[in-house]
Amino acid sequence: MKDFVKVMKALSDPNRVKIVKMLQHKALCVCEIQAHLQIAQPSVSKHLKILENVGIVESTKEGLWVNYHLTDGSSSPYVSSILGNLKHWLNDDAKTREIVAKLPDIRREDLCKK
Amino acid sequence: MKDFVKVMKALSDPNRVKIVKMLQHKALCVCEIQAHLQIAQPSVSKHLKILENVGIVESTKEGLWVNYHLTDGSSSPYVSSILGNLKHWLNDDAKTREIVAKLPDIRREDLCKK
DNA sequence: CAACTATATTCTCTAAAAAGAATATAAGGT
DNA sequence: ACCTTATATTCTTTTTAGAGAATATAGTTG
Repeated sequence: MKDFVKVMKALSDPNRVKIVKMLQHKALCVCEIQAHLQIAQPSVSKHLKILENVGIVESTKEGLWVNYHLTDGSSSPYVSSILGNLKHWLNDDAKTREIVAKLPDIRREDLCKK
Repeated sequence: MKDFVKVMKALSDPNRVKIVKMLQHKALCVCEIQAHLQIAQPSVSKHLKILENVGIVESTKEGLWVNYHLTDGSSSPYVSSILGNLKHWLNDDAKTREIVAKLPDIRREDLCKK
C-alpha cells in the first residue's frame, strides 16, 4: 500500500511527469532538465530524487554531469506498468509536445561552461 | 497532462486507495466506508468526491443512503488502466486484507439507526 | 592543492492537502 | 409540516509539498 501510494505521489506533479516524458527520448543531465522546466536547479534535483526513490529514474555520473535515465521498472510492478503505459500516454499532450520539440535544441554543451 | 496528474493525485492517499479496494468487493454507503476507515464522516465524503471527480467511483441513491461503486473507467484511459491493474495489485497488502476481512461484518443495518 | 563547475542538501517561505467541528441539505417516517 | 437520519458543504487548523536562496559536496582542471 505504502509503496503504491509513493509511486502515485511521485507522478502527481506535472514537472515530474514532464521529466519522465523527456527521459523517454534521451538521457539528460540536471542542467538540461532545468532548462526545459525553467525552475531552479535545486528544485530539479529534488524532483529527480523523488523519482529515483521510487525506482522511476536512475543516474550515472559522467564527469561533473549526472545523467538521468528511466529505469526498466524492475524495482516495482507499479513502476513497471505505469512506465509502460506512459510510453503512449500523453504523447499528444500539448505540454509534452512543446518540451519534446525543444529537446534537440537544448544541449549541455551550450548550457554549461565546461 | 492535467488529467493524468489528477488521477495520480486521487490515488496518492492511502484512505482513497483503501476505498477502491473495498469497492472492488461490493458497493458501500458512506457510513460503511467510514466504519472501515475510522475517520470523520465529512472526510469520507470529501475523499469520495475526489474519486468521483476523476471518474473512479459513481454513486446512486437508495433512500437516505448513497451507494458508491467503482466505474468501468470509461471516462479516462488512465482510470481504466489503473482500475484494471488494481484488481490484482495490493491484494496481498496487509491493510487491504485487514479491511477486506471485515467487510462481511460491517453492515449498514447495524451502523445506521434507520 | 587551489579554483572552478555541476549537482545535492539545507533552510525558509508559501501554497496545497487532509482532518475534524459545526452547519446545511435532502430524503423518509410520523 | 415536523422531526430524524444519512450525506454534503463550509470553515478552521494542522500537516505536507513545492519553490527558491544560500550553502555544501564532489569531480575536474590547472
